[in-house]
Amino acid sequence: MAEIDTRQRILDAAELLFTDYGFEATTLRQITGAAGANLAAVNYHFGSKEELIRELFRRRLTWLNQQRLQELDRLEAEAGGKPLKPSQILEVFFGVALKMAADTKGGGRTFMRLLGRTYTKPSEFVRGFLAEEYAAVLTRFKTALIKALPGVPGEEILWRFHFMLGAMSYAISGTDALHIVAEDALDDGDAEALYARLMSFMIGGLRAPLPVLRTGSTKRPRIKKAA
Amino acid sequence: MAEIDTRQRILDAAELLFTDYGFEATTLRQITGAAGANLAAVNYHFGSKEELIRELFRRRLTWLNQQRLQELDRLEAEAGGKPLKPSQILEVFFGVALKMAADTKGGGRTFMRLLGRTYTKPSEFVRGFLAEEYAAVLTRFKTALIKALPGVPGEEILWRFHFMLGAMSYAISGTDALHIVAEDALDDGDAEALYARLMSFMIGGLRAPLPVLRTGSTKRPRIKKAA
DNA sequence: GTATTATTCAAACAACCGTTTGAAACGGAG
DNA sequence: CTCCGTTTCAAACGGTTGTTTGAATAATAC
Repeated sequence: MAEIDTRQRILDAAELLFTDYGFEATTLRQITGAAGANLAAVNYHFGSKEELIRELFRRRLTWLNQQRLQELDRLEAEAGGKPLKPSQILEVFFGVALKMAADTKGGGRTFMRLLGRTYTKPSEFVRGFLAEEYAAVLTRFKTALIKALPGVPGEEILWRFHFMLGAMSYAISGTDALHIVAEDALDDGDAEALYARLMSFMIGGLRAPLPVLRTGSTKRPRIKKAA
Repeated sequence: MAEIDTRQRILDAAELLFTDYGFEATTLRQITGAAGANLAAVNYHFGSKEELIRELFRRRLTWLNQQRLQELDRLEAEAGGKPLKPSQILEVFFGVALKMAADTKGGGRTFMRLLGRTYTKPSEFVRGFLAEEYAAVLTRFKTALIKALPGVPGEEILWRFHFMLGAMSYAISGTDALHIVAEDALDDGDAEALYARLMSFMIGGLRAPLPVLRTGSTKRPRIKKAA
């Protein structure tokens, strides 16, 4: 190789720029410029801008989700068939993510901010392999949660899990919104405090009394129109 | 006017396209095409693409926040000095938003999805007037919440409010993430059920036991280095 | 009616986008 | 050293972007 790991430098630069300006607004000239590489380097090493984005997600996501599965495995092995505490499950799923988000040096923080933003608007071609990467992890954690909360309907658990994803996303990537809310009165640098705060909020939400939904029926409640 | 309200048709079309493809990826040719207007119409009526976006937010946000302030005024007047229940405050703030999000016909739903996505990545020039539009509302609701929860530190309330914004954002605009989580097992069409679910989750989170933060001190705990 | 203003339209503008090309520079193997 | 595959580089490609222009058309005032 002529330069030490041009690929890596491009990925790092792209990660930073994508988080700040988004996928479409960031140009290959910005990326290669920041990486100290030639414009053609992206197409040479990755083939296209789209595949650069894919590779960017892949290198972090696979590690993240493997870590989650591994810790859940260990936890379930220790419990030996008994259902886990809901807080344990959440601590694994969100703890791993927040630990990655706390890594300011290695770029983990940058990536998690990017990831949180991407959830809300997957650019069509991203959605596909994003669902693919998450499929295994999500089914595992869903079933674990349902098993841990025998009294709660599965539908309700999924909704609350979804809300938690939103809370985490804002906790990590929503610093802009945070500064609007708090006018710089809050310190978002302390990762451990953030973890403690988010976790107690989530568990509170998960264990909240079930909502009273409009009676009638749960599915297609209307009386069939006379023929 | 030659055509009835070209401005309005452009705003409506832009709202839809921006939510689907984002600000940068949506072109003026798409917008004017969908609106049945000439390409130059945007620059004629709004001056530039940026000002179109600004106007798009303005027309919905001012109404939304006025509504929130109005309902909070009424509530506080009824209470006559006594602190409100936290749930009442949340019901106003998020209830108004979800009511708007339930409006499928008038485009309210589209806008709220757009708004939720914009929070996480304000495009620099949007951040300014977004903070401006929200300043008055947020201080009012923050002080109301702090007053309603005398035992809880203000800092903690702000964090939880921030988490709630994330949960709401995902509840409204994160349908893509939802389908990844649930694989189409959930029905996100029932606005009233969503409101009930989200509200009980939030109140559970708000009332959760306070997190135990690392002892030492809250601000700059390090021992000063010897000189 | 004419005069005046507001709006629409087709066409063109310079600037920038992602991608391709072919030659130059580099690396290690024989 | 020569050879050969890998990587870098400057330059150009066709296509698309937001914006501007000046003439045509519609609406309003007098």
